Amino acid sequence: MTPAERRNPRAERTRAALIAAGRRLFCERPVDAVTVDDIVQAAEVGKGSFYNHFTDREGLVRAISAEIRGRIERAVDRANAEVEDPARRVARAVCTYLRFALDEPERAGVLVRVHSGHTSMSAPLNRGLVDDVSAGLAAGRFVVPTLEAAVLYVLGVTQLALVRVVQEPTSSLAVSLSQQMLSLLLRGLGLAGGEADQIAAQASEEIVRQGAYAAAFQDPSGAAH
Amino acid sequence: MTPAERRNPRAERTRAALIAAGRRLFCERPVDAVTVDDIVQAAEVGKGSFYNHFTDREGLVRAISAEIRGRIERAVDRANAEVEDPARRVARAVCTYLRFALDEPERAGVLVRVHSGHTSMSAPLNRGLVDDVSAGLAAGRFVVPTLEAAVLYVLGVTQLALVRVVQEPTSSLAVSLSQQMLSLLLRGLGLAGGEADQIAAQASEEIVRQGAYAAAFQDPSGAAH
DNA sequence: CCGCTATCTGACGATTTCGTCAACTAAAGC
DNA sequence: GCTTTAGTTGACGAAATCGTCAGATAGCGG
Repeated sequence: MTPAERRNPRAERTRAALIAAGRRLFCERPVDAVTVDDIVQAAEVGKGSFYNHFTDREGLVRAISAEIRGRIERAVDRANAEVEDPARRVARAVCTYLRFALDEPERAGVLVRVHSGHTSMSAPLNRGLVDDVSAGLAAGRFVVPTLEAAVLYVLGVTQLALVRVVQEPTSSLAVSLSQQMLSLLLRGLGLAGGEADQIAAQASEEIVRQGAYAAAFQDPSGAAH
Repeated sequence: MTPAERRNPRAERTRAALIAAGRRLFCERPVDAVTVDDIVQAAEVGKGSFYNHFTDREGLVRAISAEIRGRIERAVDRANAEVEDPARRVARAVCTYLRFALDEPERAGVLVRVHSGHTSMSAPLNRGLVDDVSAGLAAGRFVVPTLEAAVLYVLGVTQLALVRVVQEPTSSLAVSLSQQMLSLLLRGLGLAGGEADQIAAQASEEIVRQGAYAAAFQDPSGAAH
């Protein structure tokens, strides 16, 4: 039984309202600029209720952050479920991130703000990335100096692309950015220019077909909506 | 006459103490977690003095941030003063950043923390980078889809490398990181693998010779020390 | 040595934010 | 309908932080 079911439905509604309000506020200004009073007012619940569900504001931030990271992780897993080629997996992971910024700008905004962005943004992408880059190395598709450098390299490019899309969340920007930055990225990993361009174009075209990645964000496994 | 000279020396000492204390504190924890009382206590000056020099805490942050960005800009300019080749200029700019993290970990730490890192970190590197990438395109050395994508790409890689070195500021890490990530980066920009490796190795070897870049941070032009 | 100006000082009132608690309410079981 | 348990509420005291101001001080010009 999931956490959602083992709670009193009333408590669950309150908790969800607090999380939704927190997400809205943390997206529009820095975490430290949001007070507990702001949150309970936006959620339309009493202040005491806040402390029933979270020990303090950090607790809420952690809960929101964990939910977001879980969603991205699942989305990347699903987008890559049947893809074997490491280069295509990396490309799809990057595109999933950018699609995420379009489909869920509020969550992406929180991700960019929380904890200087860096660690919390890296974590979910980093998870599968190490495996994919290792596989690419083993398969001889990637020619990179070290695993750590290659992973940092992909993370760096992806993070800045995400930040850019969060700042200006238009579909055309995400498509062109993902295509162009992916192409640079894949060439850096050792793919020939032609192949890099081709994979980048393929992956980023899928971004424009909302259905392809939107499905990956749908969430049958009982996380908050 | 510079700002330093047109002030009463006593006032200048106070101001410098406040800036130094702020830098120390902003480096070790988030800006919002540092109070004005913390700062004046660390600087060993009265609280009223703080408000003689800055309108509020943000004013101090702005002053510190501007000083840091100025230092990096000048350092990059100096490191690239006699270098013409766009690929080598980009490589040296990246290396200057990493050397900066080693030579001035406190300032680099502030840079990473202030304003989610992104904009304030990008600005100084971004300045010359647009020109260098444009030049590289014009000279046929770079093969990139668009200028914006290429600049974001370089910024993304550099930022994450800087963050990594700030987290663990050892010379060997910076050298290996800069060499490896630079190699990936240059290949992404269209250079052949052999040439990318060669330029990366050259630029990053200069990092280990402290003198080469340390000189670039020395500051004859009268900014705060 | 005197006075004048620029600067420094730290105690203070105002304001904000926090986390608690005793009273209140809703829903489930008997 | 009564009891019990879980959950909610908002007023409240404690604590932190802010920015100010009247008085103290330093150092310079004369």
